[in-house]
Amino acid sequence: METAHNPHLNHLLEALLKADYDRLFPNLEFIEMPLGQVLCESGDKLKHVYFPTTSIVSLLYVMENGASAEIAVVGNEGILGVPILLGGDSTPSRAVVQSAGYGYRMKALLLKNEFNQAGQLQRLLLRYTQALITQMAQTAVCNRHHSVEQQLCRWLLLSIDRLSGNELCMTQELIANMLGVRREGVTEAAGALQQLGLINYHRGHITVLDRKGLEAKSCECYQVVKNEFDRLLPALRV
Amino acid sequence: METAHNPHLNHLLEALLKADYDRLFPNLEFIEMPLGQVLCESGDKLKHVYFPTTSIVSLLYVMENGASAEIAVVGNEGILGVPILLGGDSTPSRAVVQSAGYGYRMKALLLKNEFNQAGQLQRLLLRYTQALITQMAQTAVCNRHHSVEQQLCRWLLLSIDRLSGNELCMTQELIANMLGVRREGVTEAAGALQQLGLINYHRGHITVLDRKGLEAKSCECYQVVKNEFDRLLPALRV
DNA sequence: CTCACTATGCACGCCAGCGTACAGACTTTG
DNA sequence: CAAAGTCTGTACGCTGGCGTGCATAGTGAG
Repeated sequence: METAHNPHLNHLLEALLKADYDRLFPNLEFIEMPLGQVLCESGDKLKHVYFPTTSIVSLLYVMENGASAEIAVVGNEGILGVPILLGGDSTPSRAVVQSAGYGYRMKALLLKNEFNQAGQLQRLLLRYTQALITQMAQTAVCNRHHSVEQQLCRWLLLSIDRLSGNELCMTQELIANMLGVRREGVTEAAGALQQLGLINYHRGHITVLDRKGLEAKSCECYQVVKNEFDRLLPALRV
Repeated sequence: METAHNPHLNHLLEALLKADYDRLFPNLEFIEMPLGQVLCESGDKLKHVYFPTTSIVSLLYVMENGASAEIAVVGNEGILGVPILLGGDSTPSRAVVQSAGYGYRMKALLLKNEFNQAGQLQRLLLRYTQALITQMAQTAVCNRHHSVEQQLCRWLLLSIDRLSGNELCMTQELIANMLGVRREGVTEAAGALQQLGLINYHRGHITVLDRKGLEAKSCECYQVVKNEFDRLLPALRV
């Protein structure tokens, strides 16, 4: 999908008008985002918004009994902090760095002010919001109807789309938390995919060998989400 | 929750500034919304937005194989047509009248123009959008982790919150489609709830007898969604 | 009153995914 | 190089929900 992996590239920022980008740029802080970092706890007021570049952030719900489920994922195509824009400031979900890397952050209030100018920046971010909604809705459907193996395929595809290479650093335990299933379920599904030569798995390093094959094994949910992102945000296509 | 059941009441409209409301009012068309009416097919461009008053509208995803799942529900607390505001115009979901009643509709473009004025109306609708997002996210989690019986409780509570009385007209078959489960699963769960004296079920007429009891049987998802609606849209509290 | 229809109830076998327990393989640390 | 820790693989019984097929009971039309 992408070509060279520019560690400073966030597609949403790139899609801004030059004037907007230039005004925002001095307020952007380039930061490291280590694996497992919690950017936002459930119910917390966000102080910053984040534009991942080489990192991936998961939005997850953690339930009273400790069970969890990922509801959406944000990478270099998006922004973390939509609730700021919508006016609620917080959400009941937690934001965790799922794949270590870098990104920009800026003060939430600054972006909120820009957003309230109701210009191209607002329109862009609202379209991104709709894409995010699609992802959540599709996750709901997928959770209801599809097997662990199908969901794993969807998840792998969504993840590598947001990275440059075809490799992910991620233990099966972590993936299980994201999908809200048992670790053993992931082991089994990943084993099957490896058997088929679609992926290579070794102690926290997954390499996707056959992207097309994965897409074929995946449920329709991946394509639906991808198509909506492409439709809503054509500017982001590389 | 509500007192008298005013068939012309939509809380979101009521929460508008008087000036905004007066400007919108002449463009509102009061319409009947019969059970099963499809207000919007997956991928269609919405021509109108809808403000239900006594009706309830389901947002559902229908999959390639025909299986379906509800991702959110809109009643007199909300609006159908968020994608118009966000700029995507359509979504991959279908909108179906789940409980017959009445509502207002207006030309989508008119509301879009009002929205783009970036005033109180926009802020209100964006907060509603966030509440809707919360509902979708919670549905995703609920689909993953909770039993049919728990989900039925959540669904019943969300539905009667959007109506005046404690009665719903809804066959088990329809509920099963909403929840994305087998009809027999609903039969079983509803039977159990009836056994406990929480509801009364008779050929498409459900009466909630013990609201507190239902809340106790329900998963946490109902309260999370309700709390977020109350937090984000305090103006809507009756 | 009868017939067709619709809504609900019930029973059976089946399977995906869960909970649990444990073993082996690889990695890091001292 | 040994020990401790981490990650992955395997096994087993259990259960919730599925698919299927069919029986009963209300309901409405003629």
